[in-house]
Amino acid sequence: MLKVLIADDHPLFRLALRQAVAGLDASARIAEAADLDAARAHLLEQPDTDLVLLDLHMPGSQGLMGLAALRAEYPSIAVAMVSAHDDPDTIRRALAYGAAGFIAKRAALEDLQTALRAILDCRTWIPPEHRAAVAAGEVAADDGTLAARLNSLSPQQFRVLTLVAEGRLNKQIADALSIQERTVKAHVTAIFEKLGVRNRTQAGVLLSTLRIAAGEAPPDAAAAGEGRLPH
Amino acid sequence: MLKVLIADDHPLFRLALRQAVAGLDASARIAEAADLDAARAHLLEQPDTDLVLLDLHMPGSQGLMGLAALRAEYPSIAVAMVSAHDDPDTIRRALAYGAAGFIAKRAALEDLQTALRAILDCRTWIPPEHRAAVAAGEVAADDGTLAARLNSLSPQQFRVLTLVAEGRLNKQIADALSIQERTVKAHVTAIFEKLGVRNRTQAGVLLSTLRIAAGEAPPDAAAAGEGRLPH
DNA sequence: GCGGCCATCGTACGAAAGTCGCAGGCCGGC
DNA sequence: GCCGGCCTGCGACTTTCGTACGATGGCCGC
Repeated sequence: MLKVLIADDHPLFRLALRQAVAGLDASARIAEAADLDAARAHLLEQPDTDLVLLDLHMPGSQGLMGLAALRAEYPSIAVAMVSAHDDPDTIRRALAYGAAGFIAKRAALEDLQTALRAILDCRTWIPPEHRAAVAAGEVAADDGTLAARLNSLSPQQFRVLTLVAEGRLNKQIADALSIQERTVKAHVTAIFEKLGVRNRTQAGVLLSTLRIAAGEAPPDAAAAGEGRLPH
Repeated sequence: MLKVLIADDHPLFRLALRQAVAGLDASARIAEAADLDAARAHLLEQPDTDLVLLDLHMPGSQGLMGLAALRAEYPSIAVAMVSAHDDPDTIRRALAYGAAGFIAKRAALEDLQTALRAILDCRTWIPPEHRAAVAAGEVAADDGTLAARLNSLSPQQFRVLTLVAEGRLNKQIADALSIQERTVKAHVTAIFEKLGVRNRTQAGVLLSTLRIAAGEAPPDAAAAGEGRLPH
């Protein structure tokens, strides 16, 4: 039986996605999560979920952060990105980090279902209007290697890395994960090795490249004149 | 006499900007720099430069990094951003970090000159087609406070911060700036205070938010089919 | 089964990081 | 002109990091 998790902080859009999935497979079991923690909690209980539809911007997961986190923790679960911010570069990066597809939020219901069908059929999906552009540019070299390196981290190592990037002390990380500080150090050293960095600051900065500058202001409101502030 | 520095890694576009400036003021003294270090070196010798035209993406300065660096080091010099990647959010952030204006690379020569005229007249310039959108959204709250905090750093502190964010050791920073390690530590502590963080990792991650995911793949090449890799 | 990777812990040590107080110089306000 | 504030620069001390030598058990694919 198809099990899908919809992770999006926008209730209305969750509804839309739910309809799309239900329309494809009425027997599908569909769960929802409004933030990354909720999504992870759900996957903990339902590790046999088939597909996660993950918004690019939601609490606890700016940009590709959530994608990388889920891929690290549940390598076997397919994750498709869903976003309004769909430039070729972002799509390319998402795929490099193991996304099963990229669904544009502006898509119509039937397009959405086409995309879902493709992804459930194990074909990576890209919005048709972006295929050319995505294929044109390669993944930036350093971003590709970064993706490979992050994917080489074990789940636990990735958790440690996220906490390191938050600026936590080894001791605090140990408490958070209920392990000894000594073990945290071992993980940290292993992470440095895999990421090719020399200290935790570089590791944190490296991970932070997964964030993507948020997009889009609502297209409304009146015009603004030129300012007159002296420089 | 008008003194302008054009900082862009694309020679052709430097030429175009040079023409635009020269067309406005034939007596202007125009310098060029292909990367941020060259730009800073030039400003060191010509601190009375009136305006810097800074590309959003160039070696040594991804995103708003260079803007913040120049603003920190030469608060009195106007810096206008020049970029192809001109979404409202980016423009808003650039202004929050003290940009004197935002010039779209796709603009025609006369539009470019209009923009330059406005900026030299101490009016902040925004591409007309984006004024509404820029005014519509506010700067994200945390981004605004980050801008304020970064602006409160002294030039030397900002230099230290950039080196910290590169993962350098205090000793290395001391050598690079020709000061004592102890002094570096004092700066680092002051930086923590101003940024509201507790250690260098958080500081580095914070600074890294100035980077902006690069944009644009060249609009060419053939279409790409759907992949067929299993998840 | 065996090599491989993963996760977990022990001990110890050198090297960083981060905190304490202190002082000269420059600038703007009172 | 004097004062306060900020930037800059400096010694000694505590905590944390990072790495060195380890070791054990579990899981998985060849």
